[in-house]
Amino acid sequence: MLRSHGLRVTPQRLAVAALILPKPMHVTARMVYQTLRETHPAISMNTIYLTLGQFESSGLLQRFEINGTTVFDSNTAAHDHACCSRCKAIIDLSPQQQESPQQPHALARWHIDREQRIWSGLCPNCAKQ
Amino acid sequence: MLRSHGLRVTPQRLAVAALILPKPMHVTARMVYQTLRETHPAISMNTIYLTLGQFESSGLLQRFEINGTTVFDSNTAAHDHACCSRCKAIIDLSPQQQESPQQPHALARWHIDREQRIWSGLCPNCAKQ
DNA sequence: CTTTGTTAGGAATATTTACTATTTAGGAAA
DNA sequence: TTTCCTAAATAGTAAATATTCCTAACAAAG
Repeated sequence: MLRSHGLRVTPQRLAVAALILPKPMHVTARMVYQTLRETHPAISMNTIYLTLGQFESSGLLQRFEINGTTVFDSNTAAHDHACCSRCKAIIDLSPQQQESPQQPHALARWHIDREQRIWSGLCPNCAKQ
Repeated sequence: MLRSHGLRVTPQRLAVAALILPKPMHVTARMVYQTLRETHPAISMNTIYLTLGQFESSGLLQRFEINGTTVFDSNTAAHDHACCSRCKAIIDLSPQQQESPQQPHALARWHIDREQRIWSGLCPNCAKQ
């Protein structure tokens, strides 16, 4: 899969891919770094950032910003997110039925390639307290 | 207005308010800092961050993140944003007609207090090139 | 005048990018 | 297959940027 996207196959890339690509999940660069440190003690943040950036460019990951950091999402299908303002949990939301048919008029002459939506509030757990 | 929101009236706060509240606009903490430095040479980033944060808590500003930084928006009405991925221009989008009536089912037990949408792509100018 | 909130400034923290010498993947040649 | 070559990738360090923390001095408002 890496080769089909024009990326050389290295142990570091395989480790990153094995960690986050198999199932939909949300990770930050730091989370990837700290996890891979256990199996790859010498891996560097630089490599993590480069790898995640390349994966995004290749369409293997989606990226968005929330709570001051960049989050990478291995669910590359079009979908929205909800984030708890207290516990910071992030969940995927399947696209609505009549999703994004109407692009606003003001964007007629834009070349839009992405629409992202984030719902913020308290998750059920945090709302109880 | 500051007093009605429980904030003491200081020259710094007046300067920030006079700069960004009169008309809808998007600013970063750094932009405010650099502009106010001309008239208030001793003002500090700390004060800018505190003031913008208080204005947001008071409902005088809205906040969102894009391109790695926090942007404060003096248009506090519900609306979406579009951002050019090349020149980084940000524009406001008036809410759609049949806007946000349907909150996703998965959020039934959440207490949602905000929904934000960001469209990304090339603005007309940048698309030409 | 007094109290309490605010400010400036510097330090601390965190995220992300830049730079560079070393190493390595992968294809070409033997 | 094995060897060699080159461009790309990596680790490590430093730097740029954004944001928060801390504290002493200060000022708003009663």
